[in-house]
Amino acid sequence: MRATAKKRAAPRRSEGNRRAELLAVCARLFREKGFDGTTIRDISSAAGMHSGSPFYHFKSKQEMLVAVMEEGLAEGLKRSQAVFALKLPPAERFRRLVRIHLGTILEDGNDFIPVLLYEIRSLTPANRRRIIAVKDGYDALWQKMIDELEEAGLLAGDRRVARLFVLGALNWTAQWYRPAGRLSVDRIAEETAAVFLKSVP
Amino acid sequence: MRATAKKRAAPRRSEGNRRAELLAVCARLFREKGFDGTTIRDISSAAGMHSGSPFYHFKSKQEMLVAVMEEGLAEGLKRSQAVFALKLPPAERFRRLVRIHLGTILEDGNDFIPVLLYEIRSLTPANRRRIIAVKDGYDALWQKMIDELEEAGLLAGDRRVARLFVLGALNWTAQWYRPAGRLSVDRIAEETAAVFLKSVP
DNA sequence: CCTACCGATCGGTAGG
DNA sequence: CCTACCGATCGGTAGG
Repeated sequence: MRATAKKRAAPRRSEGNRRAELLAVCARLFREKGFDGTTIRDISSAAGMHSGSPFYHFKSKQEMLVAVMEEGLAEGLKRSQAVFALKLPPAERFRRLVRIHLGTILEDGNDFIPVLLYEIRSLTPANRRRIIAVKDGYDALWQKMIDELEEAGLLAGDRRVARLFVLGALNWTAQWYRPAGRLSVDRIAEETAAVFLKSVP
Repeated sequence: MRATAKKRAAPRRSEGNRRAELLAVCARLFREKGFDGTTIRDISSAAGMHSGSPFYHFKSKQEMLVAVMEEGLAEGLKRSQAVFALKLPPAERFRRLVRIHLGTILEDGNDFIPVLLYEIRSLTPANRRRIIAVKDGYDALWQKMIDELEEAGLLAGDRRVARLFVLGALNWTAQWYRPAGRLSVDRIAEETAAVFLKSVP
C-alpha cells in the first residue's frame, strides 16, 4: 500500500449497494440506540459518509425508519410464508416457523424486524398505519398456525391471546438473548415447543 | 371565581408531593414518547412548571429516568412479594402473581414498570448495572414460581427459558393491550394460566 | 456524494 | 420554583 493512498480506499460500489449499506447501518443503529437516540451524524460516520450525504438517498430520517421496517417485513414475510407452505404436521410446522422467526430477530445482521417491533412509536401516524397494514399479514399467518395447533389439541386458551403470547415470548428474546450465551437459537426454538405445546410428540 | 384570580390556582402542595407529581409525569411521557423523545420542556409543561424548574428536583434528565425505574421496581417487588407469601396451591399462586404483574404494567397510571422494561437502553452503564441488580430480585421471585410449577408437573421445558417466555408474554401485553378492548386485565390473567399450564385444574 | 451552512431545539445553569 | 440565558447539537438544505 502506498503512503499517499487515499483515506477511503473502499472498492467502488453501485448506487443501489450504497443505499442498501446505508439501510443496514440505520437498522443496526436504530436497534442499538433507538430512533431518537440515533443522529444523522451517527449514521453518516458509520457508513463512511459526510453528514449531509444520507439525504442524497433518503428524504428524511423518518423515511430511513420506514424503509428499514418495510425491508424487514418483506423479508420476514417471505421466509415465513415459505415455511408455512410446507406440508408438515402442526407441531413440526410450528417448530420450523418459530425457528425462522427467531432467526429474523436474533441472528447476526438481522436488525430490521427488531426495529419494527420496538420503534413503531417513532413513526408518524400515517406511516404507522401503512406499516401496521403490512404487519397484519404477518399476524394473520401466525393466527392460522395457532388455530391449527388448537384444532390438533396442542394448544389451549383464547386463540388470539395464544398468538399474542407466543409472539410476545418470541419477540421478547431480543431483550435477553446473547450470542455467546448458554442457549443457541436452535435450542430456544425447541424450548418454545416444549413450553407452549400441551403434549410434545 | 374572581376575574383577577391567578392563572395557576392549584392547591398548595408539599415539596414531596410536587416531586412525586413530576415523577409520575416523567413516567407517563417516557412511556409514551420514549426517553430520548421526551424533552425537558415536555415534562415541565405537563407538570405546569417553567422549563428550568425540573432541575430543582432532579440533577439531570438521566436521574429522572433512574428515579422512575427505582420507584417502579420498589412498588412492583413489594406487591409481588406480598402475593408470593400467600399459602396457595401453585396454579392459584401463579394466577395471582400474573394478575399483579399485569396490573403493574397495564393499569391506569402504572407507567413506571413499562419504562423499566422498555428504556433500560437509555441508562448510563453504571446506572444500568444498579437497576439490573435490583431487577434480579424480581426475576428470582419469578424463577421460584416457575420452579414450583415445574415440580407440580404444570409447566415443561428448561426452567430459565420458561421464566423468560412467561415474563416475555406478559411484558409484551404492554404493546397490544387497550383498556377499551375486548379483553380485560382479569381475563388476560386467566388466559395466561390456560395457555401456559399443562393441565388447568 | 461533499462543502458549507442554517434555524430550531436541546439539556442544563447562575442567580435570585 | 422562576427568569434569562448559553453552548452544543440536531435534522436538513443549497449549490456544486
